[in-house]
Amino acid sequence: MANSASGESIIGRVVKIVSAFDDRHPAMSVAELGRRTGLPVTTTYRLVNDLLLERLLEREPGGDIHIGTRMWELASRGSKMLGLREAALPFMEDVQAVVQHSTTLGILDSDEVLYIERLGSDRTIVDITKIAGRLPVHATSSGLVLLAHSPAAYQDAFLARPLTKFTETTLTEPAALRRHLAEIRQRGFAAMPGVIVPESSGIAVPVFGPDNTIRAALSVVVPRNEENAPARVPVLMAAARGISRALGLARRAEGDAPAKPLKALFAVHR
Amino acid sequence: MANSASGESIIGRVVKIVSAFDDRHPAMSVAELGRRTGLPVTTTYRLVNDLLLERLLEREPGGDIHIGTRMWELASRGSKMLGLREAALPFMEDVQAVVQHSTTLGILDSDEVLYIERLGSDRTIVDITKIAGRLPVHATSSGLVLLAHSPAAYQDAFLARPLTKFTETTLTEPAALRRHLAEIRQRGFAAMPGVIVPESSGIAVPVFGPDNTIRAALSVVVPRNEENAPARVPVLMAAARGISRALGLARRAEGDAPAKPLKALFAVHR
DNA sequence: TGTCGGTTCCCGCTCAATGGTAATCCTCCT
DNA sequence: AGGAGGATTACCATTGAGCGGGAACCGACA
Repeated sequence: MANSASGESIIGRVVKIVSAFDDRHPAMSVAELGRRTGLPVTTTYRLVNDLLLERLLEREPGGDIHIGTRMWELASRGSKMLGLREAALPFMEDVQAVVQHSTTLGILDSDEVLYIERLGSDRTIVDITKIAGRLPVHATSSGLVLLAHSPAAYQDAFLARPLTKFTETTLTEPAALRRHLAEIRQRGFAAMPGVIVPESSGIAVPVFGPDNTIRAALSVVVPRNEENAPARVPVLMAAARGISRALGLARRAEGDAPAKPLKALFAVHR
Repeated sequence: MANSASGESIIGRVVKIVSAFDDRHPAMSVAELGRRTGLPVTTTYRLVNDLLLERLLEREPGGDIHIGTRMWELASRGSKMLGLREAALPFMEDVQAVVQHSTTLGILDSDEVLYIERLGSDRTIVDITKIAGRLPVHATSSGLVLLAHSPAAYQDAFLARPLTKFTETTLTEPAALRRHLAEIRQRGFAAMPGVIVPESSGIAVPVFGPDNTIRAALSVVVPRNEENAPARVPVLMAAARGISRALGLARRAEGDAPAKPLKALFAVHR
């Protein structure tokens, strides 16, 4: 579906263009955009112009292009992300205030962890999570929690793929991972000695929705050598329950089906 | 630029489709989407399919369509919105904790106020602001603050247009508005008795960037009958200065030009 | 003055996008 | 069961929007 020589559709090319921007490259010239996307020069200019007209991109005084306000607005307005984020934010603040290290909220998307909110702190050591950033599932505490509570079919499919070993401690063999996931379900949390950045380690707990399926993972990043890391867990769990409750209330307020009681929330399922 | 009978480009139609979703309609069938956008049925199905392939839209179990996670991710990743929001959030939390009513952060976009962050509260009375929501400039305290510190040329253009009168107290005549804007610049804040919702009223202060141009408006919504509304102003101003400083630091950290001192920050300019 | 990179303009080719019609698949309702 | 009404998929002839190479233009820098 495309007029293009390369066989891409317009939409695909637009995605390419928008994808060229990230926190490291928030603005660039059209020519550079063309280079980064690999699109023909003329085509890049034409598409960028169309996107400028719709205000999905914006041109700044210098001539450089950056993602437009409209794009953010459209993406946010109808997104379910906002609901989850808004429900979670107050609880995340509480956690952040107590733990004093950065607190993140992540979801499972395209076999990766996508962080949708993050509260940093000055004390935060090394923490590579960014809002709208991605990290591998099997190498993060958030990812393991999300995976542990996902449907069996999904887990099987995930574990069937080869996994990259980031450090010595990264689990990559299906059997070992399965055992670890079971442990996570039993304990109710995942603790990961910094897999990507060795100095820090993460602790994550699951956040369930009104239908008792997993929605997100709430996690904190603490220094690795900290001895009382498990002491953080109760705070996280309490916060996670709070978020679940808030999600239920939000749904009920919309005149939706009444939320089920949260009794069996932390029960092991699968 | 369009193959379509109506003369729209694909991109324009995609925007139409995405725009059909809002917090009141977060998901719908493709047929309904076609009706809401006014696009031909077949075309709607084809475009939606393309968008599903790119994961800009997602299909939920029931078959309904909603905005995809990818859309939010792409829009957020390269957006300057995140920087502003992240710099502002801690200060907004402080304000929210003290004032006990909902705190919002808005920017000027397409001659309207676009709210990019909002911290609500249970005590919050009536507050129609929503994240990614829009309100008219001349009828909100945020809008007036933003307008008051905008370039003269922009103000002139804005005031040249006819303005809708929402209630008795809405200022719509250019002369009166100009006087009001001057007052806002002098006082350093804008106070608006609820123009759209009569029971509440808003107080807003400007947030400046490192280059001393206005970036956003920080505001709170308080009950209208509250006598000590102006007492909220100092808290807001302090927070706004904090945000400005955070913005400057963020830029400097990127190895950018060093930020100017914030001395003349609240000076009247124009 | 000349070079170089970014940007705009021009233009003929062509196939992707279009959108009507019709068939199919649902889910309710009778 | 039957069938009415809506949503979704399948089919297909038509055509102009999208394509992209090339050249001209512009502005910065040496």
